[in-house]
Amino acid sequence: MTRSEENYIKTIFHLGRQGMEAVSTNAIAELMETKPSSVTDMIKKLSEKDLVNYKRYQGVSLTDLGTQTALGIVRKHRLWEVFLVEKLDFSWDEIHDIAEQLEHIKSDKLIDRLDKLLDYPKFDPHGDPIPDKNGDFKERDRKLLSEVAIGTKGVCVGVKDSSTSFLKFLDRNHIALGHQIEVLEIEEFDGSLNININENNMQISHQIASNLYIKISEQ
Amino acid sequence: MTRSEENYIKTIFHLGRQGMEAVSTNAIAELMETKPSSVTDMIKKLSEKDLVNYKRYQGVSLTDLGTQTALGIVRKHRLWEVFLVEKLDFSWDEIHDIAEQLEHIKSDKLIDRLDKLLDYPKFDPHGDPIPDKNGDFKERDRKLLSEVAIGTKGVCVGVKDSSTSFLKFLDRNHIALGHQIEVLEIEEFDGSLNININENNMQISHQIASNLYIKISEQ
DNA sequence: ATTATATTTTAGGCAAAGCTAAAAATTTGT
DNA sequence: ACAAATTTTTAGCTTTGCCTAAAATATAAT
Ligand SMILES: [Mn+2]
Ligand SMILES: [Mn+2]
Ligand SMILES: [Mn+2]
Ligand SMILES: [Mn+2]
Repeated sequence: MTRSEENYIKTIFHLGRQGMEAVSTNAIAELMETKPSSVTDMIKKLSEKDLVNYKRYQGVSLTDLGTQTALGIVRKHRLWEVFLVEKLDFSWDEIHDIAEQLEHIKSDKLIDRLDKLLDYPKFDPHGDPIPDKNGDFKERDRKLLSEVAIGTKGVCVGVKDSSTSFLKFLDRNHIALGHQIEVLEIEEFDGSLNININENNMQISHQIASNLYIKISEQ
Repeated sequence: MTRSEENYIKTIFHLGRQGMEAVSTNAIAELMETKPSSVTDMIKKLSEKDLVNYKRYQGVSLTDLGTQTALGIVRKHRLWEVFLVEKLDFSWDEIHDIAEQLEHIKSDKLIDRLDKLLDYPKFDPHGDPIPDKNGDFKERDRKLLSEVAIGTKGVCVGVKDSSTSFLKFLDRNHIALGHQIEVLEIEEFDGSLNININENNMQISHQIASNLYIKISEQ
Protein backbone atom coordinates (compact mmCIF):
# COMPACT_ATOMS: atom_id res chain seq x y z
CA MET A 1 0.00 0.00 0.00
CA THR A 2 1.17 3.50 -0.77
CA ARG A 3 1.29 6.24 1.84
CA SER A 4 -1.55 8.02 0.11
CA GLU A 5 -3.77 4.94 0.11
CA GLU A 6 -3.07 4.48 3.81
CA ASN A 7 -4.06 8.05 4.55
CA TYR A 8 -7.35 7.66 2.71
CA ILE A 9 -8.15 4.41 4.53
CA LYS A 10 -7.41 6.02 7.87
CA THR A 11 -9.58 9.04 7.08
CA ILE A 12 -12.50 6.87 6.00
CA PHE A 13 -12.07 4.89 9.21
CA HIS A 14 -12.21 8.01 11.38
CA LEU A 15 -15.24 9.41 9.54
CA GLY A 16 -16.98 6.05 9.66
CA ARG A 17 -16.62 5.65 13.43
CA GLN A 18 -19.35 8.15 14.32
CA GLY A 19 -22.27 6.37 12.67
CA MET A 20 -22.09 3.23 10.56
CA GLU A 21 -23.42 4.85 7.39
CA ALA A 22 -21.37 5.45 4.28
CA VAL A 23 -18.84 8.28 4.21
CA SER A 24 -19.27 11.05 1.64
CA THR A 25 -16.70 12.06 -0.93
CA ASN A 26 -16.86 15.67 0.21
CA ALA A 27 -16.28 14.78 3.86
CA ILE A 28 -13.14 12.88 2.94
CA ALA A 29 -11.94 15.71 0.72
CA GLU A 30 -12.46 18.28 3.43
CA LEU A 31 -10.68 16.33 6.15
CA MET A 32 -7.76 15.53 3.88
CA GLU A 33 -7.59 19.04 2.46
CA THR A 34 -7.85 17.79 -1.08
CA LYS A 35 -10.44 18.01 -3.87
CA PRO A 36 -13.49 15.77 -4.26
CA SER A 37 -12.36 14.72 -7.72
CA SER A 38 -9.10 13.42 -6.29
CA VAL A 39 -11.06 11.49 -3.69
CA THR A 40 -13.19 9.83 -6.35
CA ASP A 41 -10.05 8.74 -8.19
CA MET A 42 -8.57 7.17 -5.09
CA ILE A 43 -11.82 5.54 -4.00
CA LYS A 44 -11.90 3.66 -7.29
CA LYS A 45 -8.42 2.36 -6.66
CA LEU A 46 -9.26 1.30 -3.10
CA SER A 47 -12.45 -0.34 -4.31
CA GLU A 48 -10.44 -2.24 -6.91
CA LYS A 49 -8.27 -3.57 -4.07
CA ASP A 50 -11.33 -4.55 -2.01
CA LEU A 51 -10.51 -2.16 0.80
CA VAL A 52 -13.77 -0.23 0.46
CA ASN A 53 -17.35 -0.82 -0.63
CA TYR A 54 -18.28 1.67 -3.28
CA LYS A 55 -21.22 2.36 -5.57
CA ARG A 56 -21.14 5.55 -7.60
CA TYR A 57 -22.84 8.50 -5.87
CA GLN A 58 -23.54 6.31 -2.82
CA GLY A 59 -20.56 7.10 -0.62
CA VAL A 60 -17.99 4.67 0.65
CA SER A 61 -17.42 2.34 3.62
CA LEU A 62 -14.56 0.11 4.68
CA THR A 63 -14.63 -3.61 3.99
CA ASP A 64 -13.40 -5.96 6.69
CA LEU A 65 -10.02 -5.93 5.02
CA GLY A 66 -10.10 -2.13 4.94
CA THR A 67 -11.06 -1.96 8.60
CA GLN A 68 -8.20 -4.24 9.61
CA THR A 69 -5.82 -2.14 7.55
CA ALA A 70 -7.08 1.04 9.19
CA LEU A 71 -6.74 -0.44 12.66
CA GLY A 72 -3.13 -1.33 11.87
CA ILE A 73 -2.36 2.24 10.90
CA VAL A 74 -4.17 3.70 13.91
CA ARG A 75 -2.27 1.28 16.14
CA LYS A 76 1.02 2.48 14.73
CA HIS A 77 0.06 6.14 14.97
CA ARG A 78 -0.95 5.89 18.60
CA LEU A 79 1.95 3.71 19.71
CA TRP A 80 4.39 6.18 18.18
CA GLU A 81 2.59 8.99 20.01
CA VAL A 82 3.08 7.16 23.28
CA PHE A 83 6.72 6.61 22.43
CA LEU A 84 7.26 10.29 21.72
CA VAL A 85 5.74 11.31 25.03
CA GLU A 86 7.05 8.53 27.26
CA LYS A 87 10.53 8.03 25.86
CA LEU A 88 11.40 11.29 24.18
CA ASP A 89 9.64 13.74 26.50
CA PHE A 90 7.51 15.41 23.86
CA SER A 91 4.37 17.19 25.00
CA TRP A 92 0.99 15.99 23.78
CA ASP A 93 0.55 18.89 21.38
CA GLU A 94 3.76 18.16 19.46
CA ILE A 95 3.33 14.52 18.61
CA HIS A 96 0.53 14.20 16.09
CA ASP A 97 2.40 15.52 13.07
CA ILE A 98 5.43 13.36 13.71
CA ALA A 99 3.21 10.31 14.24
CA GLU A 100 1.56 11.08 10.89
CA GLN A 101 4.93 10.29 9.35
CA LEU A 102 5.93 7.40 11.60
CA GLU A 103 2.63 5.56 11.09
CA HIS A 104 3.70 4.70 7.54
CA ILE A 105 6.90 2.86 8.47
CA LYS A 106 6.51 -0.71 7.30
CA SER A 107 7.68 -3.41 9.73
CA ASP A 108 5.45 -5.58 11.87
CA LYS A 109 8.36 -6.57 14.04
CA LEU A 110 9.21 -2.94 14.68
CA ILE A 111 5.74 -2.06 15.88
CA ASP A 112 5.43 -5.14 18.07
CA ARG A 113 8.79 -4.43 19.69
CA LEU A 114 7.76 -0.84 20.21
CA ASP A 115 4.55 -2.05 21.84
CA LYS A 116 6.65 -4.17 24.20
CA LEU A 117 9.09 -1.34 24.98
CA LEU A 118 6.13 0.82 25.99
CA ASP A 119 4.67 -2.04 28.03
CA TYR A 120 1.59 -2.58 25.88
CA PRO A 121 -0.23 0.70 26.48
CA LYS A 122 -4.01 0.69 26.08
CA PHE A 123 -4.46 4.41 25.45
CA ASP A 124 -2.51 7.12 23.68
CA PRO A 125 -1.57 10.52 25.17
CA HIS A 126 -4.89 12.01 24.05
CA GLY A 127 -6.87 9.23 25.72
CA ASP A 128 -7.69 7.36 22.50
CA PRO A 129 -7.61 3.56 22.59
CA ILE A 130 -4.74 1.65 20.95
CA PRO A 131 -5.73 -1.46 18.98
CA ASP A 132 -3.67 -4.53 19.84
CA LYS A 133 -1.83 -6.74 17.35
CA ASN A 134 -5.15 -8.31 16.30
CA GLY A 135 -6.94 -5.01 15.90
CA ASP A 136 -8.92 -5.39 19.12
CA PHE A 137 -9.38 -2.48 21.50
CA LYS A 138 -11.79 -1.45 24.20
CA GLU A 139 -13.59 1.82 23.78
CA ARG A 140 -13.54 3.37 27.22
CA ASP A 141 -16.88 4.29 28.81
CA ARG A 142 -16.61 8.06 28.75
CA LYS A 143 -18.80 11.12 28.35
CA LEU A 144 -18.24 14.64 27.13
CA LEU A 145 -18.02 17.01 30.07
CA SER A 146 -20.65 19.18 28.36
CA GLU A 147 -23.20 16.38 28.56
CA VAL A 148 -23.20 15.45 32.23
CA ALA A 149 -25.38 16.79 35.05
CA ILE A 150 -24.47 19.13 37.90
CA GLY A 151 -22.80 17.24 40.70
CA THR A 152 -21.17 14.68 38.45
CA LYS A 153 -17.73 13.57 39.58
CA GLY A 154 -15.18 11.81 37.41
CA VAL A 155 -11.72 11.69 35.95
CA CYS A 156 -10.53 13.46 32.83
CA VAL A 157 -9.67 10.65 30.39
CA GLY A 158 -9.44 12.19 26.93
CA VAL A 159 -9.82 15.05 24.50
CA LYS A 160 -12.07 15.16 21.46
CA ASP A 161 -10.24 17.99 19.72
CA SER A 162 -6.52 17.32 19.80
CA SER A 163 -5.41 20.43 17.96
CA THR A 164 -2.28 22.13 19.21
CA SER A 165 -4.18 25.24 20.25
CA PHE A 166 -6.66 23.32 22.40
CA LEU A 167 -3.98 21.17 24.00
CA LYS A 168 -1.84 24.20 24.78
CA PHE A 169 -4.86 25.89 26.29
CA LEU A 170 -5.35 22.90 28.58
CA ASP A 171 -1.68 22.97 29.58
CA ARG A 172 -1.86 26.66 30.43
CA ASN A 173 -4.91 25.99 32.59
CA HIS A 174 -3.39 22.95 34.27
CA ILE A 175 -5.95 20.53 32.87
CA ALA A 176 -4.49 17.11 32.16
CA LEU A 177 -5.61 13.52 31.79
CA GLY A 178 -6.02 11.77 35.13
CA HIS A 179 -7.25 14.86 36.95
CA GLN A 180 -10.31 14.58 39.20
CA ILE A 181 -13.23 16.70 38.02
CA GLU A 182 -16.50 17.71 39.69
CA VAL A 183 -19.19 19.75 37.95
CA LEU A 184 -20.31 22.44 40.41
CA GLU A 185 -22.57 24.61 38.27
CA ILE A 186 -23.81 24.91 34.72
CA GLU A 187 -24.68 28.37 33.43
CA GLU A 188 -28.01 28.33 31.60
CA PHE A 189 -27.21 31.31 29.43
CA ASP A 190 -24.06 30.19 27.61
CA GLY A 191 -23.59 26.63 28.80
CA SER A 192 -20.33 27.45 30.59
CA LEU A 193 -19.39 25.30 33.58
CA ASN A 194 -18.05 25.94 37.00
CA ILE A 195 -15.90 22.95 37.85
CA ASN A 196 -13.47 21.76 40.45
CA ILE A 197 -10.49 20.17 38.81
CA ASN A 198 -7.50 18.81 40.65
CA GLU A 199 -8.51 20.70 43.84
CA ASN A 200 -8.97 24.00 41.98
CA ASN A 201 -12.17 25.80 41.04
CA MET A 202 -12.46 27.26 37.59
CA GLN A 203 -14.88 28.41 34.93
CA ILE A 204 -14.76 26.80 31.49
CA SER A 205 -16.74 27.59 28.36
CA HIS A 206 -19.15 25.19 26.71
CA GLN A 207 -16.63 24.92 23.85
CA ILE A 208 -14.02 23.58 26.21
CA ALA A 209 -16.39 21.23 28.00
CA SER A 210 -17.57 19.74 24.74
CA ASN A 211 -14.06 18.66 23.91
CA LEU A 212 -13.14 17.00 27.19
CA TYR A 213 -14.02 13.42 28.01
CA ILE A 214 -14.53 12.25 31.57
CA LYS A 215 -15.04 8.85 33.07
CA ILE A 216 -17.79 9.20 35.62
CA SER A 217 -16.91 7.87 39.07
CA GLU A 218 -19.21 5.31 40.69
CA GLN A 219 -20.94 6.55 43.83
CA MET B 1 13.36 17.56 -0.07
CA THR B 2 11.59 14.51 -1.38
CA ARG B 3 12.46 11.01 -0.23
CA SER B 4 13.91 10.24 -3.64
CA GLU B 5 16.13 13.33 -3.64
CA GLU B 6 17.39 12.36 -0.20
CA ASN B 7 18.25 8.86 -1.39
CA TYR B 8 20.23 10.21 -4.33
CA ILE B 9 22.14 12.66 -2.12
CA LYS B 10 22.97 9.90 0.32
CA THR B 11 24.16 7.58 -2.46
CA ILE B 12 26.38 10.27 -3.97
CA PHE B 13 27.78 10.90 -0.50
CA HIS B 14 28.65 7.24 0.03
CA LEU B 15 30.22 6.90 -3.42
CA GLY B 16 32.14 10.13 -2.98
CA ARG B 17 33.71 9.09 0.34
CA GLN B 18 36.25 6.72 -1.15
CA GLY B 19 38.15 9.26 -3.24
CA MET B 20 37.30 12.92 -3.73
CA GLU B 21 36.75 12.66 -7.50
CA ALA B 22 33.38 13.02 -9.18
CA VAL B 23 30.86 10.20 -9.01
CA SER B 24 29.69 8.60 -12.25
CA THR B 25 26.11 8.34 -13.40
CA ASN B 26 26.43 4.60 -13.84
CA ALA B 27 27.80 4.05 -10.35
CA ILE B 28 24.80 5.85 -8.86
CA ALA B 29 22.40 3.91 -11.06
CA GLU B 30 23.91 0.59 -10.09
CA LEU B 31 23.90 1.26 -6.34
CA MET B 32 20.33 2.54 -6.44
CA GLU B 33 19.15 -0.22 -8.73
CA THR B 34 17.77 2.24 -11.22
CA LYS B 35 18.63 3.32 -14.78
CA PRO B 36 21.32 5.81 -15.79
CA SER B 37 18.75 7.92 -17.58
CA SER B 38 16.77 8.30 -14.37
CA VAL B 39 19.93 9.34 -12.59
CA THR B 40 20.64 12.03 -15.13
CA ASP B 41 17.13 13.39 -14.68
CA MET B 42 17.52 13.62 -10.93
CA ILE B 43 21.03 15.05 -11.07
CA LYS B 44 19.67 17.98 -13.04
CA LYS B 45 17.10 18.64 -10.36
CA LEU B 46 19.68 18.41 -7.58
CA SER B 47 22.01 20.67 -9.51
CA GLU B 48 19.21 23.20 -9.89
CA LYS B 49 18.85 23.20 -6.10
CA ASP B 50 22.60 23.65 -5.61
CA LEU B 51 23.03 20.33 -3.86
CA VAL B 52 25.49 18.96 -6.43
CA ASN B 53 28.11 20.25 -8.85
CA TYR B 54 27.37 18.97 -12.32
CA LYS B 55 28.76 19.42 -15.82
CA ARG B 56 27.39 17.18 -18.55
CA TYR B 57 29.41 13.99 -19.05
CA GLN B 58 31.71 15.00 -16.17
CA GLY B 59 30.12 13.18 -13.26
CA VAL B 60 28.76 14.77 -10.13
CA SER B 61 29.93 15.80 -6.65
CA LEU B 62 28.19 17.21 -3.60
CA THR B 63 28.30 20.93 -2.84
CA ASP B 64 28.80 22.02 0.78
CA LEU B 65 25.04 22.25 1.08
CA GLY B 66 24.69 18.76 -0.38
CA THR B 67 27.30 17.37 1.98
CA GLN B 68 25.57 18.86 5.02
CA THR B 69 22.27 17.43 3.80
CA ALA B 70 23.84 13.99 3.32
CA LEU B 71 25.40 14.08 6.79
CA GLY B 72 21.99 14.83 8.25
CA ILE B 73 20.47 11.80 6.58
CA VAL B 74 23.37 9.53 7.54
CA ARG B 75 23.07 10.79 11.11
CA LYS B 76 19.40 9.84 11.17
CA HIS B 77 20.00 6.46 9.58
CA ARG B 78 22.68 5.47 12.05
CA LEU B 79 20.93 6.81 15.13
CA TRP B 80 17.82 4.84 14.23
CA GLU B 81 19.99 1.76 13.77
CA VAL B 82 21.37 2.21 17.27
CA PHE B 83 17.85 2.67 18.58
CA LEU B 84 16.66 -0.54 16.95
CA VAL B 85 19.51 -2.54 18.46
CA GLU B 86 19.74 -0.89 21.87
CA LYS B 87 16.09 -0.27 22.66
CA LEU B 88 14.18 -2.77 20.55
CA ASP B 89 16.61 -5.69 20.65
CA PHE B 90 16.99 -6.09 16.92
CA SER B 91 20.09 -7.83 15.62
CA TRP B 92 22.54 -5.95 13.42
CA ASP B 93 21.43 -7.71 10.25
CA GLU B 94 17.78 -6.66 10.59
CA ILE B 95 18.13 -2.93 11.03
CA HIS B 96 19.32 -1.46 7.76
CA ASP B 97 16.08 -1.75 5.82
CA ILE B 98 14.00 -0.28 8.60
CA ALA B 99 16.50 2.56 9.03
CA GLU B 100 16.19 3.23 5.30
CA GLN B 101 12.60 4.18 6.00
CA LEU B 102 13.12 5.94 9.32
CA GLU B 103 15.93 8.16 7.99
CA HIS B 104 13.35 10.15 6.01
CA ILE B 105 11.21 11.19 8.99
CA LYS B 106 11.33 14.96 9.18
CA SER B 107 11.78 16.47 12.64
CA ASP B 108 14.98 17.93 14.01
CA LYS B 109 13.61 17.78 17.51
CA LEU B 110 12.84 14.08 17.11
CA ILE B 111 16.34 13.19 16.06
CA ASP B 112 17.99 15.27 18.76
CA ARG B 113 15.82 13.70 21.43
CA LEU B 114 16.60 10.26 20.03
CA ASP B 115 20.31 11.12 20.19
CA LYS B 116 19.84 12.03 23.84
CA LEU B 117 17.84 8.88 24.64
CA LEU B 118 20.67 6.79 23.20
CA ASP B 119 23.24 8.84 25.14
CA TYR B 120 24.91 10.42 22.13
CA PRO B 121 26.44 7.34 20.51
CA LYS B 122 29.52 7.91 18.32
CA PHE B 123 29.23 4.71 16.25
CA ASP B 124 26.40 2.65 14.83
CA PRO B 125 25.97 -1.13 15.26
CA HIS B 126 28.16 -1.78 12.19
CA GLY B 127 30.97 0.39 13.54
CA ASP B 128 30.26 3.37 11.29
CA PRO B 129 30.63 6.87 12.76
CA ILE B 130 27.54 8.94 13.58
CA PRO B 131 27.74 12.64 12.65
CA ASP B 132 26.69 14.96 15.46
CA LYS B 133 24.09 17.73 15.20
CA ASN B 134 26.60 19.90 13.31
CA GLY B 135 27.63 17.15 10.92
CA ASP B 136 30.96 16.55 12.64
CA PHE B 137 32.23 13.04 13.22
CA LYS B 138 35.54 11.35 13.81
CA GLU B 139 36.56 8.62 11.39
CA ARG B 140 38.08 5.91 13.55
CA ASP B 141 41.63 4.87 12.83
CA ARG B 142 40.99 1.37 11.51
CA LYS B 143 42.37 -1.08 8.97
CA LEU B 144 40.93 -3.95 7.00
CA LEU B 145 41.95 -7.25 8.54
CA SER B 146 43.14 -8.36 5.08
CA GLU B 147 45.72 -5.59 5.00
CA VAL B 148 47.65 -6.08 8.22
CA ALA B 149 50.79 -8.13 8.85
CA ILE B 150 51.19 -11.42 10.67
CA GLY B 151 51.34 -10.92 14.40
CA THR B 152 49.07 -7.85 14.39
CA LYS B 153 46.79 -7.59 17.41
CA GLY B 154 43.69 -5.45 17.62
CA VAL B 155 39.99 -5.13 18.26
CA CYS B 156 37.24 -5.76 15.75
CA VAL B 157 35.57 -2.35 15.28
CA GLY B 158 33.50 -2.54 12.14
CA VAL B 159 32.31 -4.25 8.97
CA LYS B 160 32.73 -3.01 5.42
CA ASP B 161 30.01 -5.17 3.94
CA SER B 162 26.90 -4.96 6.06
CA SER B 163 24.72 -7.27 4.03
CA THR B 164 22.46 -9.63 5.95
CA SER B 165 24.30 -12.69 4.69
CA PHE B 166 27.68 -11.45 5.87
CA LEU B 167 26.40 -10.32 9.25
CA LYS B 168 24.63 -13.62 9.81
CA PHE B 169 27.81 -15.45 8.88
CA LEU B 170 29.68 -13.45 11.52
CA ASP B 171 27.00 -14.26 14.11
CA ARG B 172 27.20 -17.98 13.35
CA ASN B 173 30.98 -17.84 13.77
CA HIS B 174 30.83 -15.78 16.94
CA ILE B 175 32.57 -12.79 15.47
CA ALA B 176 31.33 -9.51 16.88
CA LEU B 177 32.46 -5.93 17.35
CA GLY B 178 34.65 -5.50 20.41
CA HIS B 179 36.31 -8.90 20.10
CA GLN B 180 40.09 -9.16 20.44
CA ILE B 181 41.80 -10.40 17.28
CA GLU B 182 45.35 -11.58 16.57
CA VAL B 183 46.59 -12.56 13.13
CA LEU B 184 48.51 -15.82 13.51
CA GLU B 185 49.17 -16.82 9.92
CA ILE B 186 48.44 -15.67 6.38
CA GLU B 187 48.19 -18.30 3.65
CA GLU B 188 50.15 -17.23 0.57
CA PHE B 189 48.07 -19.26 -1.83
CA ASP B 190 44.57 -17.90 -1.27
CA GLY B 191 45.12 -15.10 1.23
CA SER B 192 43.12 -16.85 3.94
CA LEU B 193 44.02 -16.06 7.56
CA ASN B 194 44.52 -18.05 10.68
CA ILE B 195 43.39 -15.82 13.51
CA ASN B 196 42.71 -15.93 17.19
CA ILE B 197 39.48 -14.16 17.97
CA ASN B 198 37.96 -13.89 21.40
CA GLU B 199 40.23 -16.70 22.71
CA ASN B 200 39.37 -19.03 19.81
CA ASN B 201 41.48 -20.01 16.83
CA MET B 202 39.84 -20.06 13.44
CA GLN B 203 40.49 -19.90 9.72
CA ILE B 204 38.83 -17.17 7.67
CA SER B 205 38.91 -16.54 3.94
CA HIS B 206 40.39 -13.47 2.33
CA GLN B 207 36.83 -12.43 1.45
CA ILE B 208 35.90 -12.33 5.07
CA ALA B 209 39.09 -10.59 6.17
CA SER B 210 38.65 -7.89 3.56
CA ASN B 211 35.29 -6.94 5.06
CA LEU B 212 36.32 -6.70 8.71
CA TYR B 213 37.85 -3.59 10.24
CA ILE B 214 40.18 -3.77 13.21
CA LYS B 215 41.71 -1.11 15.39
CA ILE B 216 45.32 -2.09 15.88
CA SER B 217 46.43 -2.23 19.50
CA GLU B 218 49.50 -0.26 20.56
CA GLN B 219 52.39 -2.39 21.74
C1' DA C 1 44.00 8.82 -36.59
C1' DT C 2 40.27 6.22 -37.09
C1' DT C 3 37.31 2.90 -35.44
C1' DA C 4 35.02 0.43 -31.82
C1' DT C 5 33.16 0.35 -27.23
C1' DA C 6 31.33 2.21 -23.18
C1' DT C 7 29.12 5.97 -20.87
C1' DT C 8 25.95 9.57 -20.63
C1' DT C 9 22.27 12.29 -22.21
C1' DT C 10 18.01 13.25 -24.72
C1' DA C 11 13.45 12.20 -26.46
C1' DG C 12 9.25 10.33 -25.71
C1' DG C 13 6.13 7.60 -22.61
C1' DC C 14 3.94 5.69 -18.40
C1' DA C 15 1.75 5.45 -13.66
C1' DA C 16 0.61 7.79 -9.32
C1' DA C 17 -1.61 11.47 -7.25
C1' DG C 18 -3.00 15.72 -7.53
C1' DC C 19 -5.69 19.82 -9.96
C1' DT C 20 -9.67 22.65 -12.72
C1' DA C 21 -13.71 22.84 -15.34
C1' DA C 22 -17.65 20.65 -17.16
C1' DA C 23 -21.14 17.03 -17.05
C1' DA C 24 -24.09 13.85 -14.51
C1' DA C 25 -26.67 12.36 -10.60
C1' DT C 26 -28.76 13.25 -6.34
C1' DT C 27 -31.03 16.01 -3.00
C1' DT C 28 -33.76 19.95 -1.65
C1' DG C 29 -37.20 23.53 -2.02
C1' DT C 30 -41.47 25.20 -3.67
C1' DA D 1 -43.66 17.41 -9.88
C1' DC D 2 -40.29 20.26 -11.34
C1' DA D 3 -36.69 23.61 -10.87
C1' DA D 4 -32.68 24.84 -8.18
C1' DA D 5 -28.91 23.73 -5.51
C1' DT D 6 -25.60 20.52 -4.06
C1' DT D 7 -22.80 16.57 -4.54
C1' DT D 8 -20.23 13.50 -7.23
C1' DT D 9 -18.07 11.99 -11.26
C1' DT D 10 -15.68 12.47 -15.64
C1' DA D 11 -12.41 14.52 -18.84
C1' DG D 12 -8.31 16.43 -19.54
C1' DC D 13 -3.95 18.50 -17.74
C1' DT D 14 0.35 18.79 -14.46
C1' DT D 15 4.36 17.11 -11.79
C1' DT D 16 7.36 13.58 -9.96
C1' DG D 17 10.03 9.74 -10.73
C1' DC D 18 10.69 6.16 -13.33
C1' DC D 19 11.29 3.53 -17.97
C1' DT D 20 13.12 2.23 -23.10
C1' DA D 21 15.26 3.39 -27.26
C1' DA D 22 18.04 6.37 -29.78
C1' DA D 23 21.51 9.99 -30.13
C1' DA D 24 25.63 12.27 -28.41
C1' DT D 25 29.94 12.27 -26.21
C1' DA D 26 33.95 10.26 -24.14
C1' DT D 27 37.26 6.55 -23.76
C1' DA D 28 39.83 2.58 -25.47
C1' DA D 29 41.83 -0.20 -29.16
C1' DT D 30 43.93 -0.85 -33.35
MN1 LIG E 1 -2.62 11.78 16.46
MN1 LIG F 1 -3.63 10.63 19.64
MN1 LIG G 1 22.57 0.93 7.38
MN1 LIG H 1 25.00 0.96 9.82
